[in-house]
Amino acid sequence: MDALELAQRNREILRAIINIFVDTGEPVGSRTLSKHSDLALSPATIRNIMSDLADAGFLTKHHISSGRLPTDLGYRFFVDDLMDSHTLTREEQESMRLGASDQAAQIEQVLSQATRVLSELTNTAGLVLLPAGEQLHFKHINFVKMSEEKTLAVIVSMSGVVQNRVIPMEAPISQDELNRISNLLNEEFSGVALREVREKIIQKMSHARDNLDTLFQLALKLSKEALSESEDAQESLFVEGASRVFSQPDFATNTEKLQSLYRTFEEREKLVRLLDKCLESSDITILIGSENDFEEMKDCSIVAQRYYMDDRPLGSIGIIGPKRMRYDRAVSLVEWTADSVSKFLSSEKR
Amino acid sequence: MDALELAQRNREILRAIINIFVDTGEPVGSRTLSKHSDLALSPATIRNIMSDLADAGFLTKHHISSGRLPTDLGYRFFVDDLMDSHTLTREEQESMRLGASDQAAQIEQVLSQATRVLSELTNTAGLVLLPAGEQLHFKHINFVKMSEEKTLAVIVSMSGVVQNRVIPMEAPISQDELNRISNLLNEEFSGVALREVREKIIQKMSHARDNLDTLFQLALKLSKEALSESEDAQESLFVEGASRVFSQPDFATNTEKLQSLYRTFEEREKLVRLLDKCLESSDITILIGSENDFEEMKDCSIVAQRYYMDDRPLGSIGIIGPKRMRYDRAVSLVEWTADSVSKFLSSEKR
DNA sequence: ATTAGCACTCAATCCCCTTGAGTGCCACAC
DNA sequence: GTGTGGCACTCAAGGGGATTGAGTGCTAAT
Repeated sequence: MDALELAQRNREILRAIINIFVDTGEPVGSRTLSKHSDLALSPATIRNIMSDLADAGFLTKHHISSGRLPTDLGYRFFVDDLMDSHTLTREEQESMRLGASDQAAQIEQVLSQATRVLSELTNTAGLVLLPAGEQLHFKHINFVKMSEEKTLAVIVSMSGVVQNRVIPMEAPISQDELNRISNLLNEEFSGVALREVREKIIQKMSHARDNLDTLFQLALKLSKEALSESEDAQESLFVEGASRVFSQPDFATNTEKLQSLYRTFEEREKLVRLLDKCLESSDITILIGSENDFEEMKDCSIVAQRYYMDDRPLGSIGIIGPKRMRYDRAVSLVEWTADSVSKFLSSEKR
Repeated sequence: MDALELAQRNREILRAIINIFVDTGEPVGSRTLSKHSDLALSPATIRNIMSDLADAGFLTKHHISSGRLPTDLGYRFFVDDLMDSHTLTREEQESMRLGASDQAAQIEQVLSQATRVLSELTNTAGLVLLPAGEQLHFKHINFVKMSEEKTLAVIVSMSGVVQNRVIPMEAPISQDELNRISNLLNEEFSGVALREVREKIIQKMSHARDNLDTLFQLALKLSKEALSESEDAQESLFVEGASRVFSQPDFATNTEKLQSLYRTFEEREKLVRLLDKCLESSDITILIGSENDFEEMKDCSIVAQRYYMDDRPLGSIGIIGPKRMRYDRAVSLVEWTADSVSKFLSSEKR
């Protein structure tokens, strides 16, 4: 039998099992289900249906005489076809209200604040990928002379993200000259995507051999260094409320899983990769269990969504929690949060 | 009997017990000790001495018929009076060699790198408090106009730390004017402690009522906003390798302690406070168990030391691990690290 | 098709026993 | 009186049933 053709009654049973399991964390037996659900079916009948659902790959069990629990596929079918959409309560909507009070917030503060609330409301870990690399657009650059050998480049992007980089200097240069270089670049590149700026600089450098303006040449050289892709992208991820995941009964009991899980959280690299993936699609991304390709996180699910500034995707925001989670709430809350953040970030133009 | 008067033999026994316990994690019994130590004493004799040491408050036991283990006081006496100083191996010294290769490193990278190595070598969590607040000295400020209502202030300190802040604007202003303001301030305040800059600004503002140069007044106003003490000091702490602490047998078995411990690590606030405390003394600071005043960390010890740039203390660097740790190694490694970092940061002046 | 009944499975829990490492105290030897 | 051997006692940990309870799968009856 194909998934999509599941008889209505079977679908009801699958939904009921998942709802109960998500609620209690205990495998669901036929007798329990017969009592707790409003389907008037005997345990024996339910057993037969459960057996069918297990054959179809939606259910599994811990051991031969235990109750049933959903497989990754089961959750997937649930999320795609069975789940009711959750309407947020007024309270939930209120908690996400982004400080119209402190309009003066930096983008990092806005995002980490939103993520913290998201983590609280879902009782999972909140994640946010800050704008970086491809997403950044040039706003302003500034060079500060730290010593004879070192200059600090400070790059401000349109989104308000500030990056800085130390550049080793071959020849001494005055702060005055650095200022003039800054001005040159700021006029030239305002609003252009960083990637394009890099390309243009390389272009100009190859054309500028015969250009006698050495200051301009130096400007290009400095900015090339300043804007080179940084390898340490891990800095661009915030994780809030990770302890909420660790204290979920799904993990707290199993020391081994716990260990590898918070090592993964600490490294961040894999989390960055997952959120990066979520950045590719404009739809909300749901990764259930092994759908993310990392063994250590096969008991976790991720729900994430892009956020925007003026219709340009900047990064993604979402949650990671145990596979056994309220997907309906998670989806609604993540969508709502991404939406709120996007609106806040785009509000300047009003 | 007073601690300082402990008979030589008793001191030997205490030292042996602590060394064995630190090594194995198991309470030490009289029979074990009699065999494993080179003191030719019968278990019965050792039992008597142990009993004395327990009366003096240096030893305790888990239950009435278990072996002995050191109390906080026991560790304290050990650290103060009994511990041999550990000489670092060449390897250990090598691993801390700070990238002469990338002289172009930002201060944050240098510190987090050093802390990571420290964490690896001690198998505890590495901590570092970045320069902030009191420790910062003005190098450069720069204002970037983000929109009509918002200006971004970027402050670079002498130590290379970059801070930024959004300032809500009442009246529109051009980027050109902002640049002139930046120049004004940079000439005025180069090298001055941020605290003093704040004071001077307030002074000048009160005197400048009758000054007709409105640009200068605006400059003062903007910089006052930009330099105001930020409340979120937690950003100035790096923690590296926290999972090493969580996986220590001392914690990994006890889920409750584990939970509260990583909640504490996540909050960071208490860690900041402890490291701030270490910043007060020029000596290395060792806090054993309840000596730090936080209940959640009563099974942890902290070893930390200040680091300097040109003889000015900037922040502190150290480790946090289980009380049961190799204090001799920890002390040597922290001292060595703080020293290496200080030398690196001060090297520019050569 | 649905259900009742029955045999079977398995994790969890409790109880009981044993083991072994350890203590404290007392009496004896040097 | 200082050190030691001996002895009774304690307690955590671990192993071996026995019991319980939630659950399944299968078969026969409705």
